Amino acid sequence: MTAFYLTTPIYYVNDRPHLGHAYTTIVVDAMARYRRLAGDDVWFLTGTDEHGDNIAQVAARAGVTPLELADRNSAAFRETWRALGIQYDDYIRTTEARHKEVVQAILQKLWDAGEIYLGKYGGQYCFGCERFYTEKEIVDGKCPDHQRPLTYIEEENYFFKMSKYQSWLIDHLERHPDFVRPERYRNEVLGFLRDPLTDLSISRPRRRLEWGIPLPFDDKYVTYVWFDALINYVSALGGPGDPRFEKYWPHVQHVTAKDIVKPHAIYWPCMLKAAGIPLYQHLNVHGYWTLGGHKISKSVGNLVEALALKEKYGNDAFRYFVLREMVFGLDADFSEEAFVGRLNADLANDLGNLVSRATTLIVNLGRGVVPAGGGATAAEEAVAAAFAKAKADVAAAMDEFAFQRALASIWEFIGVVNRYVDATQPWALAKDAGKKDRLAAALTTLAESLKALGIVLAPFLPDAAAKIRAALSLTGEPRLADAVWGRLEAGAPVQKLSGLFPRIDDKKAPAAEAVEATPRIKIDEFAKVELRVAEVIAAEPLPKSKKLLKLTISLGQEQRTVVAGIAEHYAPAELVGKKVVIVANLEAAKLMGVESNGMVLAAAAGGKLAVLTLDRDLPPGAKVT
RNA sequence: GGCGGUGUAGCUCAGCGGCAGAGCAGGGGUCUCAUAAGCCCCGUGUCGGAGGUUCAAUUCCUCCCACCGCCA
Repeated sequence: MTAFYLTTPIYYVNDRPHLGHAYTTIVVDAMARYRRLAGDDVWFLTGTDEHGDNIAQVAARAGVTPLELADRNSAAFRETWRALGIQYDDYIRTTEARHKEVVQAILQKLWDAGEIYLGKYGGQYCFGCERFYTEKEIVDGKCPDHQRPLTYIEEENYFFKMSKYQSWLIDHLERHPDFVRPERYRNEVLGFLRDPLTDLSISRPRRRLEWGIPLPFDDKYVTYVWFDALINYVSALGGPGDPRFEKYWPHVQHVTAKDIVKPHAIYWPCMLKAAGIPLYQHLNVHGYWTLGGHKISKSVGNLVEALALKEKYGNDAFRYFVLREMVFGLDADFSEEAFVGRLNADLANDLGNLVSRATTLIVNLGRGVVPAGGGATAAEEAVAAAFAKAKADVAAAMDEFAFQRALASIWEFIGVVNRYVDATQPWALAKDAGKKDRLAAALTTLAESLKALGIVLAPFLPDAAAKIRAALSLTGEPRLADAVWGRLEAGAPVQKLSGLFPRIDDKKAPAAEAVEATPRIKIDEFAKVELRVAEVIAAEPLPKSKKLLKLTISLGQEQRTVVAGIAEHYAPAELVGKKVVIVANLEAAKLMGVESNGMVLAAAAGGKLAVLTLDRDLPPGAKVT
């Protein structure tokens, strides 16, 4: 049994979860499940990064403490992972005491060892933003935010002596070609290292930034960004000396998107080396998702849209799509059209249909139980051999984080089994009393194949794989070691399993509607829409209408009647007292004889509907901008 | 501006010195166990352009064009 320690980056709580975060986390989840399936001892860590300027500023604007903001957004990530069925072992937050302790211990160790020094940092500073700007951010010598002249100031900060590790790091990358992979990112790192490496500024004075971990040797400063964030990988295991750390750290692999390669591939190894901690095994880097060709992995909306597809087509289909469609390391495009294409071609036609036809054959021709033996001929042996090959190919692909290749290998095997059914024609064998042995051999092969799929698919399609195993009366946790021929119990009941992945009729699925971006508009176009907070005073159904409710709303000074098409989703009583958002300057319209002066905003997806409300109280009439 | 990558069938991509490949989409056929699914058959594409090395180049070299990434 090998130990494995797999990490996602800790996500910055300034942001809400988006499709990029979801992909990273699904990748690690699939890998963790695969390793557990293979019998390895896995520790899967994710979490949130919660300190820094940005959080402090956003929290101040929102009128909450930084920790309140962090609590709220950290919970949003947790909730997303719950919805996606992510099985992590630990969830670390950089605001936790266990993290701060390890960060301070490492800082102290480096300070004592002379790896950190107090130096001067000078730059163009904006007193409005309370931050430095780099040359390329400066517009006409002024702060891009405040349009105010900048001041050159110098301040003292602590620096980590990173520069001294440059040649050591180049050497390490050359000795370990897959330290950073895929290769394109290793080349980028080596390219970066052709220029001199500078020392790393690791502190900010507390008079400018209070929201961080104080330096143990100078509490006038807090540590800045990477010395806080990267150390989570160590602190989550309790730090050097902790039994959990000693067990898992030697087998650590990080996974990240390409935007933070530099901190992970350069700062982090240098930090580890300086702290006397062994380096990680591999940094696995993936690309960005685009949406309809546009780079919007930073945008928040895309996960909402992507999750709508998960709701619509299922979690397994969602996992399959992202793992199969993206060549690990490269960018890929997310669209409902591509999603439905994969779902129909791979999941419905190939896998779902195979499961359906095979279970039906066993139930109808084999009296609903796993048959006993039957002599295997070359045809049966070829199927078993094809699986052995697929299993080995999956193992090789997973070693390299090549999820797309792992899945392609399994689908090659599915093709073999589909062809085996056609070639063997069990329904014809059943009509010939002299071919009972051949029929038994065929049905056994099908049962063995389904069992193999029910195991090897488990990391990628956890729900579907469980259904396949259940159809064969297989109980207990799946184990890769059991995915071999000859261990099925003859006589075990088999159930028909159809509709595992129903085909999507493309004509009914409006092409990419859910994810296609509408044309961008100018802010003044949006400004034409007057949105206001309204309190629902009264609500009653409109006679003879299934969908419409007549609402009396208050805008503070004025009351109005608004007709809303939400009767199928809300009972009148549950709306009264709610603060909703309406379009206040909509032309009046008569609906079922009632004049409506405004429109209640609601979001709809996958047949569900939710009225927009406020997550904090404001008086009716408040303008929405 | 420097470094690097990519450009191959309608789409996504593999191949990387010896007669151009896969999946999807599309067309035709066929079976009936199955989810109008499966299976079989069907691809002459200036392998971005030009030049060079070679008996032979999509594959190596040079230049050019386009797109992308990293760095500045």
